[in-house]
Amino acid sequence: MALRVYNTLTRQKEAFQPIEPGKIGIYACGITVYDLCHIGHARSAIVFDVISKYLQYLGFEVTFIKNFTDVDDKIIDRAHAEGCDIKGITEKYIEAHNRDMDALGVARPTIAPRATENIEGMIRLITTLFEKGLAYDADGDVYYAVEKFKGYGKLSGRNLEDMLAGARVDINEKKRNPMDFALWKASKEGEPWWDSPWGKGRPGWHIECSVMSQRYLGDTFDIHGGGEDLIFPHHENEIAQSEGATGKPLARYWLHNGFVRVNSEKMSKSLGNFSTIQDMLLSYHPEVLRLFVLQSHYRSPVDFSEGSLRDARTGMDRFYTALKTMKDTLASHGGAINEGKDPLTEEHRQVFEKIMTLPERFAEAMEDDFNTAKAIGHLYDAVRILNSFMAEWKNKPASETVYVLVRSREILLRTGAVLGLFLDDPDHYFDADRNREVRKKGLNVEEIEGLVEARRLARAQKDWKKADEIRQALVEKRVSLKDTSDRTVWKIE
RNA sequence: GGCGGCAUAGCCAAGUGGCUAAGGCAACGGUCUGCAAAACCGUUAUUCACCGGUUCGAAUCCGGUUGCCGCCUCCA
Repeated sequence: MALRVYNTLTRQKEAFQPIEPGKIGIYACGITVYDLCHIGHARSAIVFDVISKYLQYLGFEVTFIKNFTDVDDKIIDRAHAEGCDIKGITEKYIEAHNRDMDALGVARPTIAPRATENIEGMIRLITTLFEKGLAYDADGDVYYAVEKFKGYGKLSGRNLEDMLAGARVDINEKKRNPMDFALWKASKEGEPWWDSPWGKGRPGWHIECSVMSQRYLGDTFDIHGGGEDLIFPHHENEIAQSEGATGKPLARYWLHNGFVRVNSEKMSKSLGNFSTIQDMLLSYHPEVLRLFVLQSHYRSPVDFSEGSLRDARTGMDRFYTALKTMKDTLASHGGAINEGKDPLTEEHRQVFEKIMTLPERFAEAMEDDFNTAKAIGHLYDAVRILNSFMAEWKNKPASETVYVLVRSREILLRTGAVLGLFLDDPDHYFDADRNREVRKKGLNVEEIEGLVEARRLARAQKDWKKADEIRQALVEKRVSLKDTSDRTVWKIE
């Protein structure tokens, strides 16, 4: 294994070495729970899910921590707007988030801690920062004195002078340096608060991650991840807090995923150009979303559009068509597996050997900074080889054929599973896809099936003209037909 | 203004010094099919935004130009 990862801290790919052999700790910044998750959140979640799954596939025991920020200005605003307390908001959106992630096939983290469950730890950490001379109290607000931390700016690649030059920070007379950031905020009227040595208040945004990562993963852990917008200020500030307190590096490798864009602009709440995961799942199979995300490298920006999702759907259909053909071929030949006792024919052996190289090529792509796009290219290669093989052999049952298909399918499914793909049953995949499309386009299933049956009768009587007219009528409803030896299946384009 | 990233075929997208520039979508031709669809076979970038440089050799390294994007404020 020669895993190499791009480390934002050093701006280059590095050989990956876990701190403790066989074990890996990952901390990924979660979301602030005040609204539904959109495709951008989905990308980040899918990327780190795949990283975690791949590391487990390599045999590592992975501890994956992803937090919920459940106290913050936006949550408070939302609670005021809806006339409830913050828990009324956070519970609702944590639940929605979990539903979305489950639907996307994103594994639940080992632990999903919440900021509000870690207030004591934050107070302890802030106290330590006071002791180190890195924090100061200003009328109940507590700030971090960035000038006192010599490494400030090392992650984002800038220094304090650069930051001040273009600073767009609020003028705040309480701060000694405009770049100082809040560790603790005095609560205003109507805001949630906790008691602290500095009065009633609530935590600043960054302190929670320093506390929770240390609590569950220790002073120094392997991988810290998040969207690239978190590099500054959030992750920079986490480093200042954690390393300022412990004197040890916070994380060995910093991984950041690129954004989802819409018309070349960042997808975000503030621009209002977002699509929620919930909405997308009404129109597409979750694995289509995963394929869409994983077809680009995780650090590149990816442009979201209806067209690019349709393309991903077509690609996913290609995979499931192959899996369906394999399933049907095996079902029709049930049982007779040649367990390698009889020698394979030359053609069988050649196909089998090509498929056997898939895990190796897959690993080669993945260990180069998780190159899922390349890995998917290898999956398509395997599918083409298998389709070709089946086209040649499916009507000539042979125990070697069954053997090759059974083993090949295992390999395909095992590698696909690392990406969270091919987990559905092919028949279920196509049924669900058809149901989604029918609902979306408001089509009438009985009417379609009636036409399909009418065409079947016409074909049985070799009335090709009538059969083609019916098919043309269906095509106008975007229904496409596929005649197999015993029946006709239809799908929506 | 400061810092950083990107530019590869009609579209999406791998590739970061050296075999014929992955793969997907789309298109076209062929096989199969009553005809289609799916599948398979074949075709589609002598060229990697542009200009210059380094090198025996560059899409890949260096300098410049143009265009796009991100961060510097909450943000995955």
